[in-house]
Amino acid sequence: MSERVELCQEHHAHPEVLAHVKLDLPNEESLYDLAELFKVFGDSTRIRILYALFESELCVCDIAELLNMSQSAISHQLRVLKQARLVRNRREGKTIFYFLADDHVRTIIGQGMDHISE
Amino acid sequence: MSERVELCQEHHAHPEVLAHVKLDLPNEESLYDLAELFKVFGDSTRIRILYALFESELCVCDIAELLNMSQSAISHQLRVLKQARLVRNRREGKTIFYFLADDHVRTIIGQGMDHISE
DNA sequence: ATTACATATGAACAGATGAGCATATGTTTG
DNA sequence: CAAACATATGCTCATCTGTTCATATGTAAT
Repeated sequence: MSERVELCQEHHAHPEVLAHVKLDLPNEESLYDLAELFKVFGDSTRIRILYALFESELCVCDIAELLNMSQSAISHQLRVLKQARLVRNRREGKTIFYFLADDHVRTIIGQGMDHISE
Repeated sequence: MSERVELCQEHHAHPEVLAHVKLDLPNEESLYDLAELFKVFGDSTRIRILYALFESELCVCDIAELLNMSQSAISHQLRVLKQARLVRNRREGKTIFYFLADDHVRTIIGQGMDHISE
């Protein structure tokens, strides 16, 4: 947290480039939110849930069975996904159906897949 | 890890939908790799490094100064970014310049930004 | 109202993760 | 070769995260 000065003896990027880069950095809050968003994608259970919802809305117990995990574990993760506004849900009697909130989810995951498959 | 059967008394999605969803899930390895990739984006230090590299290649000490962090911390994170093949580097004498590996980085971060700004 | 079912939630615990510190490696200059 | 500089890396620790277990909430049927 202390001010850091002159880490390099001499700068390697031109000072005006450094100044420009500094100006173009989004504000701290956006950067934090962005990292928080990607953190949500950074778990294979949640990725699997999202993929499952690509096809169709599903209730909690169907997701649990599909992924061979406990109802509780899935419920906890759905909560995270919902807080990140990646999924939404609707109630139908005792059952609660979850579905993708919007198309950014598909796009982001798609780009990720592109990257890992070179 | 035990086989889980009939979590729901009755299924709420039609069985053929469930079967279809199951078939369309990517294999375990891809899902794992994808989560690993997003995990890398899920840290604000790394996001800030990537943003800095949007503009221009930079050496380690310039990044450290720009983000007001220690050389060690930056070096550790650059290692993570490099392993995920999001950045590459080149040596020029004592200095090592890091730059974005490809354009997926920009696209993925861009989509993330779109999402958080509604 | 009581029971059964679907989902949510709080506490706890094991494993992962990021930063700091000290130090090692690699490169250039004298 | 020695000294200085730029970067990398091993270790440690505090913190965060995901799952399990037990239990609570909400809904429908009898």
